[in-house]
Amino acid sequence: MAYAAVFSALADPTRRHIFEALREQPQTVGELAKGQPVSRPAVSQHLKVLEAAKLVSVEPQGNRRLYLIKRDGLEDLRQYLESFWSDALSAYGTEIARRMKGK
Amino acid sequence: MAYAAVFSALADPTRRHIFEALREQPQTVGELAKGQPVSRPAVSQHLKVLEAAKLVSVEPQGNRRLYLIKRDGLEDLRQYLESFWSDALSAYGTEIARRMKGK
DNA sequence: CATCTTAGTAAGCTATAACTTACGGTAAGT
DNA sequence: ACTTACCGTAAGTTATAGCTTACTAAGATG
Repeated sequence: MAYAAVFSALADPTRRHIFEALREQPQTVGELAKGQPVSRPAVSQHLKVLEAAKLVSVEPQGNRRLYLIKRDGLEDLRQYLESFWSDALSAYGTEIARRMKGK
Repeated sequence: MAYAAVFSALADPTRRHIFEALREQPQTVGELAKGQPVSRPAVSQHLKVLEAAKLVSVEPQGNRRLYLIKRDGLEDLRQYLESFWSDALSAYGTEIARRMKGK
């Protein structure tokens, strides 16, 4: 059920922006905040959520904290997606639909 | 940006349950409501969101409305995921991280 | 060692997502 | 035709997600 955290983490636009910014390169909290229309504490809180969803990780460097993308969360999501992706599933669904319509 | 709607649609647990219930077989609103701990109108509202995210579609049948899974939304999500999935991206990220650590 | 930077946490505010009950409207059954 | 079944929409309530400012702490810098 790890994908649940990923869904709600990436459901927020600001959080997606932060996540996508980290895609370019690892960044500190301050750097990330400059690229977003919200305050630095807000970014901190968002990063906490992203971290819990295993979408980012931190590397403390003295004073600063460098955040970088982590793929674990995406992998959880991909696995969930995959389970919906069999042709058999789709075929079964439409078949039932056809029968219920009485055709 | 269609994936945005998919993220927020599937971020809600009840909505995921409904979606996963439809995975088994197409169902009417009433049938879906019986399987969920919320009222029937609530299910209706959830279905509206799922439909907007292109995750389900409807087939009206006289009195009732048969909902069934639609893959378009999942496809949008899969495409978004894929863009994060290149090895080059990951490699670049860790490289920068290493340099910033001064190693 | 004083202060300036960096960032997490606390507390409080506000918009809204998710729910409820009530209602209206269309199709089916008698 | 009348009643029953099915479902969407409206209106109103409530919990909470996301934001802010203020505070605290720890490392850099002079």
